Amino acid sequence: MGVDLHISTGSSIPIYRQIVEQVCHAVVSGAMRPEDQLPSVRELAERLVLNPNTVARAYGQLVRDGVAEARQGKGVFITERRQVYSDAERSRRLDLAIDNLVNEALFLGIEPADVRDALDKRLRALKRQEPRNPTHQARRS
Amino acid sequence: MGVDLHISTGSSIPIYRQIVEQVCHAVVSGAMRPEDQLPSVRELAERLVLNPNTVARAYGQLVRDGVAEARQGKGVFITERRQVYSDAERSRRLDLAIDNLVNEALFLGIEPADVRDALDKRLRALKRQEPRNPTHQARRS
Amino acid sequence: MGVDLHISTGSSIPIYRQIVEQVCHAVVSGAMRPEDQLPSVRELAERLVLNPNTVARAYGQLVRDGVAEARQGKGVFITERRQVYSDAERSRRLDLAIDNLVNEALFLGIEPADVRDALDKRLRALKRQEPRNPTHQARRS
Amino acid sequence: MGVDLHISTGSSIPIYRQIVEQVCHAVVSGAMRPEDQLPSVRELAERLVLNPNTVARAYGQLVRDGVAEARQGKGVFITERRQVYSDAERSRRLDLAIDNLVNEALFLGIEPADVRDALDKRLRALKRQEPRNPTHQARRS
DNA sequence: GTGGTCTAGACCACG
DNA sequence: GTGGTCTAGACCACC
Repeated sequence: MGVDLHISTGSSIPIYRQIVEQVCHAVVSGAMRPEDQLPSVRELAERLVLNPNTVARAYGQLVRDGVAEARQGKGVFITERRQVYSDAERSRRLDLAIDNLVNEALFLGIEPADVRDALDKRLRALKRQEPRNPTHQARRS
Repeated sequence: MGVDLHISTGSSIPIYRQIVEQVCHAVVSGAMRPEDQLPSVRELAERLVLNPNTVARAYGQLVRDGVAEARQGKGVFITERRQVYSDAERSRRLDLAIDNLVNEALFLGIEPADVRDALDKRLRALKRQEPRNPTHQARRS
Repeated sequence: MGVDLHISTGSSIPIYRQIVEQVCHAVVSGAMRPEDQLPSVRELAERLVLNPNTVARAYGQLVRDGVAEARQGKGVFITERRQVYSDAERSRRLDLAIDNLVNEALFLGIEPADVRDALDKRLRALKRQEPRNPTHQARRS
Repeated sequence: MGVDLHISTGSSIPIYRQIVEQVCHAVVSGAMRPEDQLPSVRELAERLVLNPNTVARAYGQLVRDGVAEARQGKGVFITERRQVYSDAERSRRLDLAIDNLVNEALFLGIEPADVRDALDKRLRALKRQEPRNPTHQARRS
């Protein structure tokens, strides 16, 4: 059954992006590893009660982002992690993500210092929980 | 010169939200205060080279959010400050936004320290442009 | 009317890729320049007798590749050229393209030396025809 | 060891085409000659860990292309060498393939010299693995 | 008017 | 069985 993906219809985030983000997150956190197979387009579509096209779109995005690769007639598989984007592009995307955060904070009327503290706390939590790869070695099916 | 709004076309954030957020920010930071008048829809549209509909929609949202109120025939005015969201809600939404940022950074393979630096830089840029101390002044009428 | 895109149904290359490649080519050759607007999804779909979704897919790809950007309610525009992919990724993609060429040549029974000569000829033709940017300056609408 | 076919899963080229191309290549280079017998479908499928259907499809294509012929109950054999495509057709197809490569390189912003180098490197790799001089020998039966 | 998302269902290529 | 492409047509957000 791999990883339990779930989507929330009614969110403002498009369904296909929810799938992409959950898979990315699973990969980054080590819950999914290279060579792991994603559920087939049809199966996931059925499980999540979605149109197969929507799932296919998500998978296509993952392939373009270098997170997964499609093997004709076999399925879609997680790939070895690799840096697809240039430094400039990565920094551009980081800036976009930061803009989103800052805008949300401004909108909520949260003080800059509080935003920074919240981020620091989150990053520190990350470091503690994530020696990552080696510890997950046991999780091979 | 009043509020000094600026929008960036080409951002993923809709223009009308940019306006909403900047007004909210101005209110939170004290750059705009209760009873201050917002520029007229027509004037702001002209100044920012926008479709008046876009400005109108932003003002509508501000009114719905309780940040401003429309006075027929007079204009739109900032209302008494009040918390639109509960503290719990604000903190929840901030955490969500932070999760998004952190996930994107992890996906891009960017170091936590670099994320913090980028945010700090962005927040410092904010501070520099904001402290237009309570010497507020409605722009024209 | 911008650039005259045309597709050939019945080719083994998917229609959406044909569009992508033609726009890329137009950009690289200077026939389209930053800020130029692409035909609207609906218009191009009608002109090429395609489903709008197919055109949208092509445009989406261009946006993801950093060749164009979508402005809500305005249209899709060519962006300033920028390096989206990392060196490793670019070399990976070049290798894929070279594999395709070599495989076709093997299939056709063409000698390696002849492949190299044909490529050299093509590259030399490029250099001659393409001082590129400055000479196109006049072509602003 | 006969033909020494190898396939690379994960390539964008379908497996069955890889087989077709490698056999064509072997014929062109003299590694296989008229009357040589190809490995049986079952054997090759087993050796390459493929679905027998895939091998059968490749052999079918070779027969359709006139490169090989099936002899009922005996096996599949290389036929007398003959040009499947006219010179003009071959040159046209080569030019198309070269255009694809050059377009991709331009899009990626790769220097012509680097394209040539990459191709040279690839062709040299080919030559090294090919010259299994006319000491041909059908593998088993 | 613009693009973005989603559904429904068809057909093809590949294994 | 798998994924890939395309069509048709709906609904939404934004300008």
